[in-house]
Amino acid sequence: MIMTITMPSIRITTQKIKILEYLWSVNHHPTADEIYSEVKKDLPAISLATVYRNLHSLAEEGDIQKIEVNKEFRFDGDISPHQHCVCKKCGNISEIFSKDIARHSMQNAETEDFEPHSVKTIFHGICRECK
Amino acid sequence: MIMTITMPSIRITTQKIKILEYLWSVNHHPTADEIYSEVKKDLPAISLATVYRNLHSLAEEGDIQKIEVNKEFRFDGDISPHQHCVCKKCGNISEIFSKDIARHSMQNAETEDFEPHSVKTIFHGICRECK
DNA sequence: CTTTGTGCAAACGGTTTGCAACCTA
DNA sequence: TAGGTTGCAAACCGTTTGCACAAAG
Repeated sequence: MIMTITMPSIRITTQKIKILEYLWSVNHHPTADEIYSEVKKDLPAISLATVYRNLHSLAEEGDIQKIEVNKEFRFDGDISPHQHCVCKKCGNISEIFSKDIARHSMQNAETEDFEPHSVKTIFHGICRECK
Repeated sequence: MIMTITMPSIRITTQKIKILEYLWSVNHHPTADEIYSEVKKDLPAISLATVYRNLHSLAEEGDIQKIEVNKEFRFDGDISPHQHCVCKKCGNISEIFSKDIARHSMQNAETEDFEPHSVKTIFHGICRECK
């Protein structure tokens, strides 16, 4: 008896490529809806559901980062470890690229009760423009 | 001409008190819905909307903490600075009380582009029971 | 040719809101 | 008694899902 193990292969589609390219081209943290309307300019037939499905799988694969702010997901094409700064006034999200913060937090989080795999550090405050 | 400045006064209601007491009595991080059904045992007529409104104002006043995990808010009666650990498997939330993590993060976050007021540090990993 | 991904539209689920009645201060 | 608060039900809105068709490998 021959047993074949088939692994669920992931396909590369035009939609997924366009979404990724858009996220790479941009220097802020768009919502799914914003990604949808931008990619729609190139791919008029694309649906919101497809955008969501791709964003989900891309995040699962670790190709993009998913940030949750105010009941809404935002997406980041930059997967290097960094922290986010949310402005209380305008809602804008900027970044801090500190290896120290992540490392220090992780080191101090290790206990016998919990095994940390990753940290998310989000600062709330006021951005330069709103100050 | 006499000008009177009326400040919007906040009232203390039975509902608000019960919600606060429940949050203080509990050592986990309930959802609005869980708070609702618990408080409902004492106050059968209370509505979910009231729970949400009170949780919102309590969080605004700084009397409780609001944590956002998986598109859902969770509430914490403990307002001392601490970090949260979310288990990837069971979804349970535990805590770490490290003054160091918050302090170190804040110190490293200060730039000319952003003025941090608070940090939220969330670890994702595996809890003791799921290990 | 098989199997994963897509578009559409309807469903979902946590949260918010409008409004009249109610209750604090 | 004034105006903040409540209960109810309906609206909201970002996200997910079922299904038949399209397209990638």
